[in-house]
Formats: sequence, C-alpha cells, structure tokens
Amino acid sequence: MFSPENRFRDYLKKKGLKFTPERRLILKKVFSLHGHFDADKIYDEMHKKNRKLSRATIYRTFPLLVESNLVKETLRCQKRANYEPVFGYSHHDHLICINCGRVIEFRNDLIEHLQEKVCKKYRFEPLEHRLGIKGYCQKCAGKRQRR
Amino acid sequence: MFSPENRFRDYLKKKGLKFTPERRLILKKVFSLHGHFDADKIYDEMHKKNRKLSRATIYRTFPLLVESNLVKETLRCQKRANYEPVFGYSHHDHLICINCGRVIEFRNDLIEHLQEKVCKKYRFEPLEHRLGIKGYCQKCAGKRQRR
DNA sequence: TTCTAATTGAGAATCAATCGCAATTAGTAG
DNA sequence: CTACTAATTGCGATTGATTCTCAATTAGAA
Ligand SMILES: [Mn+2]
Ligand SMILES: [Mn+2]
Ligand SMILES: [Zn+2]
Ligand SMILES: [Zn+2]
Repeated sequence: MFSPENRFRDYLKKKGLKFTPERRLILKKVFSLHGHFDADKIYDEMHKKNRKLSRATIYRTFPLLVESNLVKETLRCQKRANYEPVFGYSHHDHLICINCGRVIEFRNDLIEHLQEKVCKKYRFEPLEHRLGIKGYCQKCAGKRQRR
Repeated sequence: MFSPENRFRDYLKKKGLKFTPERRLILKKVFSLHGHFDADKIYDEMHKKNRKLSRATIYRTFPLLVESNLVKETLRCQKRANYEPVFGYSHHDHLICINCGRVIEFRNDLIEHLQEKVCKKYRFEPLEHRLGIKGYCQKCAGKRQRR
C-alpha cells in the first residue's frame, strides 16, 4: 500500500495529472538506483536498456517527484542538479570528497536537534536543510600525505 | 597591512599574475557590499557607477578571490553561483526564507564541533562545509498562518 | 467508446558560464 | 626610463544544462 508508486499516483491524481508510462519508468529507475542521481544518469540508464525517452520528460518529471516528497535535490557540487531518494530512506547529511567524488552519508541527531534550536531562536520555520562537508576522504587524504 | 587588497596582491604575485585595475575594482566592490553577491550583482553595480567592465572578467576574477581565501561560494539556492566575503567575517551558516529571500546568518559552535567529531569518526579531512536551512522567516510564517 | 486536457518528443530557445582571439598592459629586467 | 613579454582584457562565439514551443498522442474521466 505504501510504495513510491502509490504515493506518486496519489500525488498526480490530486493535482489532476496523469500517471504515464514515462513517469512510471523514471520513478522505477530512480528507486532502483538506491543513491544519488541526475538527469543524465537517468537518461543514460534508460537508453542503455533501450527504452528511449526524452530529456525533456525527465526534466519535467523531477519537480513532480520532489513535490510529492519522493526525492529531494541534494547539495549541488558540480553544475548539474543532483537528487536522492527520500521515500524509504531516513534523513542524513553528506561528507563529499573533492578528490575522488565519494559521498559518505552520516546522521547526527544532536546536530539535527541543535538546528531546531537555532530555528526556534530566530522564530524560523524550517522546511528542509542541507549540510555538506567537503574535504578529503580517508583514502585521498592518505595519498596527499604521501606526496 | 592586513587587508583584502594586500592578501590579493600577495596571492597574485605568488602565482605570477597581475593586479589589474579591473581586479582591484571587483575586489573593492565585493568588500563594500558587506554581504552575498553574484556575478550579475557586481556587473550591475559597476555599470551603475558607469565603470564598464566585462562579464568575462568578473567570471574570471571570482575563482581568484576564492583561491586566495577572500570570498567563498555559498549554498546555491537559485541557479546562479552566489558568494560571500570571508576575509574579515567569521564563519556562519544560513537560514534562508523561501518566500521573501531573507538570509539570516547564525553561528552555533556546538554544531561546528559536532561536525568535526563526525569527520574524525569517518577519518574525513574537512576543508569547508555548508549548512543551509530553508523555510519561512518569522514574518513570512506569520503571513502564511493568517491565510 | 468518446472526449478533452494533459503529455510527449524533437528541436529551438534561454541562461549562466566559459572560451578564443586580437589588442592592450602590468610589471620585471635592463 | 624603456623595452619586452607573458598575462589580461573585452568582445562575441560557444558550451552545457535546463526550459520552452508546438504538433501529435494518450490517460483516464464520463
Ligand atoms: Mn541534517
Ligand atoms: Mn557551520
Ligand atoms: Zn576521496
Ligand atoms: Zn521571509
């Protein structure tokens, strides 16, 4: 009963929009990747499995996935917008290696709690937040040292 | 002795680059704004004071300012890259109102400290981080309530 | 089954950012 | 001070991501 597809259907219906084969394919792909993705990733994956579908449709579908709270945009590190699934995953923040691109996900409840306190202090009503720490992962830091 | 201009001069010299009038103007403008800015902001400000200078030069200067640790890129909220001064300002994070665009700066040392602990745990060597909380500022939250 | 508003793909358009190049210039060496 | 040269500039062209336009198609309500 509670699946990304059901939530997406409900959302679309509520908005008077249609659950098309293209939207279903994009949704399936997004949730089968279990990780960060961008428009081109989805485009390539689709075409690899020779299911052609246009970039325009992909770009038009992403905002719907975000609106229905199935995925969210992540911290933009290059120039392309990047997303990750939300449905079925719990909130976390990111450590991003600027050398190899590795992304480490972490969750720290105390940090989360302190953010709430900050918001209260400023009477700010938070909707979402993004915390990204850029630097060198263990492997890449080691390599740098040895140079 | 310690001024943005001196640091910039030193940086440029070390790299064998030149301290041109254009670079000086951009630097001055950046530090006279006391806040966030993007390429167009600088471009417009310059042309308002009818000091013409090309967009290319602005785009070419920003990375130098970042490299010399005078400014840093901030969390990208729209599609343009956005920056803020670092020299002369202490580190802080942001509350961003998605209704009126207001940006509230805050600093929470405990959050900062916890981030370091997270990095240690993953043996991650942090260089910088960005934390942005999006939501409604007091004013805008109030307006929403009353609707 | 019919009907219609929503959707699609293809390519054009947009927008920020980058690039190529000829003319100019900062700043070092003499 | 002058000469030299690599760095810089502005301009326009280009790129790359994203959005838009529009004619043809289709989901899904009636
Ligand atoms: Mn968090
Ligand atoms: Mn911080
Ligand atoms: Zn790494
Ligand atoms: Zn506001």
